[in-house]
This record gives sequence, C-alpha cells and structure tokens, in this order.
Amino acid sequence: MQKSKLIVILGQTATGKSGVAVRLAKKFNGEIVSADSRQIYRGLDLGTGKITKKEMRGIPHHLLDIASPREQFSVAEYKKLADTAISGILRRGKIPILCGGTGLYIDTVVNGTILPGVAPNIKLRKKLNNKTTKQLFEMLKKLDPRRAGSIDPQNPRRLIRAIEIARALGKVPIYDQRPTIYDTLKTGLILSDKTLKRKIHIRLFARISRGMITEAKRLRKRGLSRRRMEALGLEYRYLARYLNGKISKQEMLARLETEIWRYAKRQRTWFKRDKKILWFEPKEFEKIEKETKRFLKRKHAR
RNA sequence: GCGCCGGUGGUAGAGCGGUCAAUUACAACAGACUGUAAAUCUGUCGCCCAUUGGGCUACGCAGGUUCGAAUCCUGCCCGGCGCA
Repeated sequence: MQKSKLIVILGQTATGKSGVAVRLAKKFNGEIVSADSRQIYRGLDLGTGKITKKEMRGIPHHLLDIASPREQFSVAEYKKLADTAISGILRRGKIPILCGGTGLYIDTVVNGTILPGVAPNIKLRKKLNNKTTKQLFEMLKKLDPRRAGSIDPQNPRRLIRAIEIARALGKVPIYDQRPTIYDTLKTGLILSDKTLKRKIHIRLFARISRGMITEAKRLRKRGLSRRRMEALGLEYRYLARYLNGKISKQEMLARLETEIWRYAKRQRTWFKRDKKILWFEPKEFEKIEKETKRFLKRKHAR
C-alpha cells in the first residue's frame, strides 16, 4: 500500500517556517498542521509568534488555539489531534504540511511513536514532587529496574513520569520503532548563528512594540496563574517575572534575548540527530519548492 | 590632602597563610530527551600536553616577609564613601 505523503517544515525559532509553509501550501494545494507546543494555546499569540489570519493567506491551519493555556497539554494529545488533522487533510485530497519547531511533537507524529497510554496523575505527581531526585530514582529502581537503567537519574521530571507509568502498568514498556505510516519529506530551515541572533533580537522588539506586554497582562487578568505563566517558558516566563516586579523591563528583554538563543540551540541539538532532514536557507525557496515537487511526484517511499 | 573600604577568572561574587586554577551563580560551549518539551536534565568551562596525571601562567602593579601568599607587610595605581 502506498503511504500518504507528508511534508514537514521544521527549524529553529525565528527562521521563517510559517512563511515557507504557507508558500508551499499555496503551491501544492496543502493545509498546514502546526507542530508548536505553545501555539496550541489560545491567547498566546504575540509571545509565540503565532501566524496571523492575514499571513495565512487563506490556507487552513490546524492545531492552533485548541487548548486553554490554563491547562497542561501533552504530546500524547498532540499526536492524536495531529493524526486526525492529517487524515482529514488527506481525505480532502490535499497535502498535509506539518510545520513547527517542537522536535518531540514532530517526531512523534512522523515516527508513529506509540506512547505508553498512561495519563498524567496529578495527585501522584504532586506527591512525588516533594521527593528528592535520589529518592525518586530508588523508587523507580524498585518498580522497574530496567527503566531505571536507561533513565537520566537526575532528571526529576522524567523519573516521576517513569514512576507514574510503572505504577500503572507494572513496568515501563519498551516500544519498538513502528513502520511509519507517512512518506515524509523533512525540510529544515537554517540560518547562520549571526543572522539568527539578529533575527531573534529584531523579532523580540517587534513583539514588544506590537503589545506583547499587554497580551501577558490580559492573560493574567483572564485567570492564568503566575505559576502557570512561568511554566510556559521563554517570553511568558520572563513576562511573568516582569509583571510581578521581580525584574525590570530592561532585564526582561536582556534575559529573553539570551534565553531565546539558548532555546534555539536546544532545538538545533534535537534536529541535528535527524540525518534525514534536508536543510535549506529560508531564502532558497526555489530549491525547497523543487525538492518538494520531486518528492510529491515520487512513486514509492524511499 | 587626610581617613576608611575595596580592586579575584567573560560577568557578579566567595575565599583572607598551605588541602586554591581558586566555593557558587550567571553567561559561553557541548549534549540528553517516548504524555509538562519554549519544559526538564547533564557535561565542559585559565593555557599546554596526558588515560589516571603532569607542566605553565594567574587573584590591580612593583617589591618584601615566609619553607609556603589571592590571603600578611610596604609603596604605587585605580574605584567608592567620609572628612577637609
């Protein structure tokens, strides 16, 4: 059976993914599925650099604004919704374009990852949060020695999740890599460090002048807790600290610039491992287009 | 001009005779990652070789005391405060 074609546009923050995705969608009759863990949330617009209605140029975008920022979203939910969105697009005879910078989300969809099927247990997590990393590791060792051997013993978040799964299933399952259901073209957008830094800087100030601070205030007014806002990371984390009077506006901007850069590097580290990504500079649209055309014509997967 | 306090690695800031290339934090760089992923976590971080380890240069500058100094003394330079 022929696998369905899926186009992926990925890259670090501020590399111009959205624009490229829209152009491709225009060209090849596509619809876009966002793969961004923060643009999922309603009301996080300027701070996440969410595409505007106008910029969409009539192209349908999926998985934006589908969750309340007050609640925690998860990869598992994302995967389910993304799969649904993609099949919908395919059913309409269009090309799905997965576009975003959240590497884990992309991989989960593209690789057809099977997640353990154990929902977060908030109560348990709260309880475990009081334990030391060492204690958590000991707990996991007792519950599932195998997983304890492969996990990062110093990462409480991972340990808690592993314990959560082990308690529900007896042990943390090992999942074999499944044959993926999509025939995928992964296109990565890349800029030199210097250019990316500059773009991050410019974009940050543009967001401020477009009202990012007002957006943050609005979110707080609508009941987004300070804690939750802090947990959203980057702009929202530092905006929260600023609104709280913990840092000055200037400190916020300075911190943000370096934090965004660091985030971009983490993204780069993640994407680097994937040797199947074809990298282009965003301005090389013709090349991207050509590659995409070739991919879409191709009969069989790889 | 006198008095006091201070000058430490990219930054902030410990150390106040040996165990100090120097706690720690931040930055920088590298990396991990299967239901919080813009999150969370790890490693490296004076220079030069080396696998453990070794060598060199370092704590404003110049001298000195000492077996031994970032740490004590003297002078100088610089900064802050106080008195003139």
